Amino acid sequence: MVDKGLYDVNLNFLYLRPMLSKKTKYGLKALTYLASQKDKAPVQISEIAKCENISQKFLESILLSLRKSGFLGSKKGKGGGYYLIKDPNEVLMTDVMRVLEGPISMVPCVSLNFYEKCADCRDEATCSVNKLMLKVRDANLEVYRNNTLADLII
Amino acid sequence: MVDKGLYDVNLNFLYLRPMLSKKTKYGLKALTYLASQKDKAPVQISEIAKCENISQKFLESILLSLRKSGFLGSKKGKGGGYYLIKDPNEVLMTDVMRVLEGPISMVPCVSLNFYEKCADCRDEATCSVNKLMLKVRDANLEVYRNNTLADLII
DNA sequence: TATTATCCTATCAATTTAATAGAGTAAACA
DNA sequence: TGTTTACTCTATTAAATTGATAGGATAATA
Repeated sequence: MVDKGLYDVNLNFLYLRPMLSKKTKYGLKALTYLASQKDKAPVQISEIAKCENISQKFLESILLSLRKSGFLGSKKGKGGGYYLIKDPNEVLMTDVMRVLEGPISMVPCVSLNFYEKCADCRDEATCSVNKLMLKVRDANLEVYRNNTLADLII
Repeated sequence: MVDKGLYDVNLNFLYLRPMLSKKTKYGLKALTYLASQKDKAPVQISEIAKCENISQKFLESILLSLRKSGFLGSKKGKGGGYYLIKDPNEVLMTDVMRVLEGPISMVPCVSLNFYEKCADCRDEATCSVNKLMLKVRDANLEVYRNNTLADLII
């Protein structure tokens, strides 16, 4: 059953605000593409870009950052490309999301890895936003911790 | 136990990207402030702004949108202000978040209320992003459905 | 040595956010 | 009736971010 919104208004966006960045979206697709390969042979950026409908130049920078953060290996020259370093079963979504999208928490004051006090908040202990976002963080963490790259295939 | 990030990099942000907008943050604080009042007498924007450390002009526009979406009532002139229309127990976070922050889903292709096909996706059924974001949506929905404004107080 | 494909830096337009300014409107009250 | 109060509305703004593109440097292969 659909939980229909009670109020109209908010005509100002019709999904003008996709909260997941294209960077993350493309990164996830690329990782999945590599995880779906039969062997571990390097795959060229151009192949991934074409098959997944991604701007090649943009994808270049994303794969580069995935390599620098330890998810991918690369090989230059002919026959080169990118390949997964670990088994898809061992690639946790928590780690992938933190590298691609950034902190999992929606506010710094509930972040495990990137904690910061909110500059404008008087008291964290009685802050309603803190209270709600803590629950949201835990719910998201639960999902990301229980999903690996292997779970995204097919 | 803290789930420490395995990889460094991503030096480029130290929470430069708080995913929760200030609009939502301020809106939640204002709603909580009103819900904490003893009686249902109107509270002035200026009082909320001062007590919650919020830019008054910005708060004006937020409260206005909360009124237009049916959460608040208002009264002009002396002794005027904003007041909650419903009992805090009946104000679901799903509804509040949709008005303040927008769709709960991180991608349009998994949105209940704002569904849209992703322009760049070939096949939703086999899309890894769709698969993951569906789980994330459900987890978030679970939190927002099980929390009312009353749950945010103290 | 020529070719291939990753690596790196720089730039760009478009969008969004958060904040501010200022005038308009309606209610209360003396 | 007229003044004060406080919400209502429109417009503008700076700053930041996103997504995309260009061009050349580097390294590996044949």
